[in-house]
This record gives sequence, C-alpha cells and structure tokens, in this order.
Amino acid sequence: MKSYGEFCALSRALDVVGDRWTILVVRELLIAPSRYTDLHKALPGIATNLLAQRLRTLEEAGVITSEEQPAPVSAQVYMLTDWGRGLHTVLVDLARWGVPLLAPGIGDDHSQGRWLVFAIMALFPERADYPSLTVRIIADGDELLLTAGAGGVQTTLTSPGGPADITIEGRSDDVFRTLSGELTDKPTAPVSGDDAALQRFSQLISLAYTHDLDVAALGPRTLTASASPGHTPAPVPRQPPRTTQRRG
Amino acid sequence: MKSYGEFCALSRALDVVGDRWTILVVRELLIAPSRYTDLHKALPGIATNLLAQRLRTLEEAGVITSEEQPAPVSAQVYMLTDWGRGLHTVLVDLARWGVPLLAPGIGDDHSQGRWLVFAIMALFPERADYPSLTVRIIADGDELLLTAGAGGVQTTLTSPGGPADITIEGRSDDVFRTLSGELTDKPTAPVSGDDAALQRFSQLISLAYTHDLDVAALGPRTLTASASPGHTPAPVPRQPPRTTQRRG
DNA sequence: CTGCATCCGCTTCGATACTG
DNA sequence: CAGTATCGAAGCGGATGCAG
Repeated sequence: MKSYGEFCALSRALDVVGDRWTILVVRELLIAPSRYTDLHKALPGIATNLLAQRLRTLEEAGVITSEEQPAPVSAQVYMLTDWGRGLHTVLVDLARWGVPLLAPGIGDDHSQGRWLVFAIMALFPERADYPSLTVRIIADGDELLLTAGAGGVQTTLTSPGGPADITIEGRSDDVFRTLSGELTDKPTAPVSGDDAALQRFSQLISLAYTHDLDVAALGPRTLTASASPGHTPAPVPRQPPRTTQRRG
Repeated sequence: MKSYGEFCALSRALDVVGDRWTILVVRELLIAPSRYTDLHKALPGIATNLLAQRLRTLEEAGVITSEEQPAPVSAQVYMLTDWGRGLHTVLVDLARWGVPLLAPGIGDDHSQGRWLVFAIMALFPERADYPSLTVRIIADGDELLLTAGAGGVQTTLTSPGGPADITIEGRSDDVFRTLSGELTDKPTAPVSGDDAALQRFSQLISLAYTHDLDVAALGPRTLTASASPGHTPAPVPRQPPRTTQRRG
C-alpha cells in the first residue's frame, strides 16, 4: 500500500496493517500460528500471490515471524511477534464494534467456527466476575473451548473431544445468538450439560455485552451538539441501517 | 470495497471501515465535525471523488450523518453517529499500537497538530490519576488544549489564545517527543509555564505509556511456545524494524 | 466558494495456471 | 506444500470541469 505520508500514529499504523486482507491475516495468527496453506484455507477468497505478499510485508515490518519447523513436521510456520500480538486489543475492539453487523446472520457468507473467538471476546470484556465454567463449542468445522472464571473469559481453538461443563453445537450464527443472550422461547443452538452447569451458563450469557451501554463512551465533540434544536441522543442501534449490498 | 463475505464481527466491521482513507475520515470526524472542504484539506492526497464516495458509503452504513447547516454558514456538516463514535476506542488503540512508528520523526511526511490528539490519547490511557493541569499545544498550524486531571487526559482542538497552565509550541515531532517523556538534556520543544505548573507537567509526562509494559497483554497462543528451544520472550521493540520504504 | 462528477494513466486485486 | 507468473478487472491518484 502506498503510505499515507502523515506524521500520525494512526495513519502510520495503517501504513503497516491497513491493506486489504492484512488484518484478517493477523486475526488468523492471533487465533493460532499457522502454515501458509492453513492461512490460505482460513481466508476464503484471498489470492495466493496476495497472501504471499502480505506475509512478506508483515514480516519486513516486524509484525510476524516465520520459523522453519525442523524435524517431524518440516514446514514453515508463521506467527506474530510480540509487537504484532499487541494488535489483539485493536482487533477485539473492532470486532466488538462490528458485533451488530452479525445480526443478519450468515446468509451466503463463509463461516468458520474459529471466527467466533473474536465475537466471544467482544461479548465478554476483560475484567468482570464471570461464573466458573468451561464451554465446548462445536460450530462450522471448528471446535473451541471457552473458559470463564474470575479472571475473565478466554477462548481457544482446540483439538476435538476434550471435557467441558457445557457443550454447544450448531451453526455459528445460532451459537452466537445463544451466547449473546438471545434465548427466546427455543434456544437456537442445542445446549447440553447438567443442571448446575446450565444455571452458571445462563448466568454467564446474562453478562454478555449488549451494546446499549456504550453510549456513554463518546469521543470528543468539539462543535456544540445543540446545532440541531431539541436533540435527544439516540441509543446505539442494535442493527445499523443496511442499505449497502453485501457480497459484491 | 468488496465484502469479505465472512460471518465474522471483525471482517464485517472491515467491510464498513476497511477501505483506504475510511479510517482517516473517521479520525477527522472524531476530532471535530467537518465540512467537505475541511476534510479535503485535512486529508492530504485524497482524491476528491474518493472522499465523496467514502462519505456516501459511511452515511449509508450508518457511521456518519450529514446535516445541512441553515442560516449563517450555509454548509453541509458531516459528523459521526453514536455508532460511529464507538470507533473512538478502536482508533485510539490502533494509534497506541502505532506509536513506535512515530520514532523516526516527521521526515517528508505531512504534519498537522490536530493529529497529536490521537498520539496523546495513546500516551495517556483512560483511568489513572494524572496531576491537574491544562496544557496548550501549538503545533503545525493547529492549537490543542490538553486537560489532565483525576478523570484522565482529554485533548480537544480549540480556537487559539485561551489560557492554560503550560504552553508548548513547536513541530509535532518535537512536541510529541516532549510529551512522551523524552526530556534528555535539552527539551526538544519549548515548554513555558510557572514553576509549580512545570513540576506537575513533569509529573504528567512521567506517566506516559512507555510500551515496555505491554508484553503481558498477549493474545492466545495455541501452539506451545516451546517449539523453539530456549525461547526467551523478546521485549516490545521501541522502534520496529523498518526495511520497507515510506512514501511510495 | 463549496461540493462534488468525469476522465485518464497507473497500481492493485482476483482468478487461474504453473513450478521447485 | 509453498509459493511465483500472468493477465483482465477493479480501484486509486491527480487534474480538470462545473453547477449551486
């Protein structure tokens, strides 16, 4: 990408990670260190030359590293540097901002269970007292382990079959709706576990970030808001207006 | 931008704000509501048709609004919606991640004093007990007022000439170096104020976020880090390797 | 003067094919 | 498996024009 050529921390950050696909490459490496082919499979639609160029640029910039895996696997593995791992907060915040965009559901989009880790991190902010609970999530070809507790909620991509208090299995959008507390009459994704665990689970999802509390956290508003008389601050829309077309 | 076509909060957010220039438009509107011409001046290098298209897309997506300013000014003013203002956190976090990229200084880049507000927000995280102090910053054609106190640090673009405890005037990079605590032998930007204020100022900049504490905040690392034997976690580099060229 | 639209050379992207 | 090479299509950057 052509540099913006600005002395600004934000635009210089965008010079590094502002290209198309770049943030998504970082997302995959935040979920797990990956080989080239893993990344290619995890990023449906990326051209192979683009992936190669992004990886090269990110490595030159010091965001990622590649390691030749020696004996048994014999493959090159890409992973984030410490600096690159600092993007974790940024991606989670951006995902949190984008959570309302999940409301329309999957539609024709691609879906991989692993992508839920960001939605989940967005849903359950860092420090809060969550009930102690492990949840196994099986969705769209991936298996995740959510670990809630006093320290917060962590979610990792895991190998299948481990033990957990609760198991949820279903399509990503159903799982997400369940986790975000949209337990209407019928739970959209089947949840299994014993009664005590189910109760703690119910407690957990009642703590999900609802996006209606966010109005207080507003940025600087230099011009007076009284430009329009009788202005009443509107609540954050759960679902922003969708006039643009998706999947062009 | 073509949609990524993924059921993922992050990539759907990028579908909205992932285009080139888009985040920078949001940056300007976070600093202050602006007219078309203001934005065009504040974004050196953007093509006029691109700015128009970005504004249209952002408005359709519900990120910004435009208001016809009626009587005296007779101009259209663009501003963020509440949802759009929710990007504040994201941009500050990204700016914080990009702060090390400011180390090389301005060079041939454009510079506007207003852009310092993000560097400053990145430097002084939200809740901490800062000394009570106001600082007037005059840099690269803009004037800012920094207000520190128990509630945190806020910085706003202001009209020239107001009162403050401290005044800093200089090029953006010198001002930034001063604020980030790089007070070597000679302060790079002239700082004026009475002794008591100067002492509180010295206190303030000693609290600036140094990027060396950030190593603890790491993302999920699914593969064992012991893949490379004798791995010692490297500290976050103050200045990431710069092999890529700027200002293509 | 503000707020764009149009045109054009150039770069980047997307898709497929091909190679060590 | 891990990329490079190629080529049409789309997007960007810069200049210019023009209506309210």
